[in-house]
Amino acid sequence: MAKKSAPRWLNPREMKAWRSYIIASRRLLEALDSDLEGHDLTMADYEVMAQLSDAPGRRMRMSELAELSMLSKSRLSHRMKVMEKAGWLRREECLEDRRGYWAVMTDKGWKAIVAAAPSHVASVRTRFIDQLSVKEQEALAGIFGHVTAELRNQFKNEGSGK
Amino acid sequence: MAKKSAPRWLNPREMKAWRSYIIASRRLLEALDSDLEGHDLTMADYEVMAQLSDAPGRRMRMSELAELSMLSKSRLSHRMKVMEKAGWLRREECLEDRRGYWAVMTDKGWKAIVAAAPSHVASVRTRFIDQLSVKEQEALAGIFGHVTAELRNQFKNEGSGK
DNA sequence: GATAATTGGTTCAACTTTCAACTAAATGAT
DNA sequence: ATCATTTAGTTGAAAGTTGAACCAATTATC
Repeated sequence: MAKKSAPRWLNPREMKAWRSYIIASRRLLEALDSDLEGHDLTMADYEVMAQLSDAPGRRMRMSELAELSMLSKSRLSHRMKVMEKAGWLRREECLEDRRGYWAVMTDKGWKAIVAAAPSHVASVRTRFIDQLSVKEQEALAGIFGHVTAELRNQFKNEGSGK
Repeated sequence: MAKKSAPRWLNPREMKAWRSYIIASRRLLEALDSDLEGHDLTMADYEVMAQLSDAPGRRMRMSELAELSMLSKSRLSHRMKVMEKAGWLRREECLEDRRGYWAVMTDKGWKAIVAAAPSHVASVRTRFIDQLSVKEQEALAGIFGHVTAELRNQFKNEGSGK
């Protein structure tokens, strides 16, 4: 990552793209989070709940849940504790692999996510998606799909070489 | 924000736009942050330093700095304490308004940001900007400029009417 | 000019996140 | 079988963040 050559600063167009992106993103995430407050959820917790509610039997192994929600194992573990206390989830020993646990959504948790989802989707729409034309939605998916792929690729190469 | 009508779920195109955007964004920010580790900076601290280094005399009032870096006053106050301890910044009483303080960048801080900037810009490029065509950069700026404007607008209206 | 309201900024306590250390089970190699 | 490695997940302490309460100075109001 360290470069010796003269730094190529961002030109005005690039700078504008970059700045509008981060500024809007921070504001947007902030707004979405605050829209969720009424349901006692953060975006991160919502993501965990949403992933789990999609899983067969509304249960998933901790590791997989962490992976899909893009949380570290440690962080998920801590969040689980609080969501468990709230009665939304419960942990169950895994018989096939006795090191492991299942994260299981409770009835109460299901009700909570079902109650939160419509308003969350509405806020994603009004704050973001509905602001975009179909073309823009497609452009966005293209851009960020590509960015993710490239990040994965870069990460792979950084791991070994250099 | 609470909706009574049947929720309009995201259709596949919308969902793809939304998901690729948040997933890529998380990964991207994560990568950029980790690229900065070598310089003992987070993106947030970098932003503070960058704003300050752009200000006339490399000094700025705390409130303005908080505003521009999109941090709460409280958070900036805490970060200042650690950056001050690192010797990058210093606080100076404000004579014109004796409640206030100036955040002033030290020489050491200037050196630190000058050292960090090229590698940060390089990583913004390779991880993001250079992945985009000119058209895409323009599309991005358009989209997110619009999103910010609309957020501001929504926020204004939410403030008063229900 | 007294006092009420606002503004600039910090602090404390609660909460969240990170990171490294750890336990225990599973897998693999000899 | 034995020992080393890896994998699943938790824990505890340190660091970071939030939000409300706070102090002091400034501005506005009467």
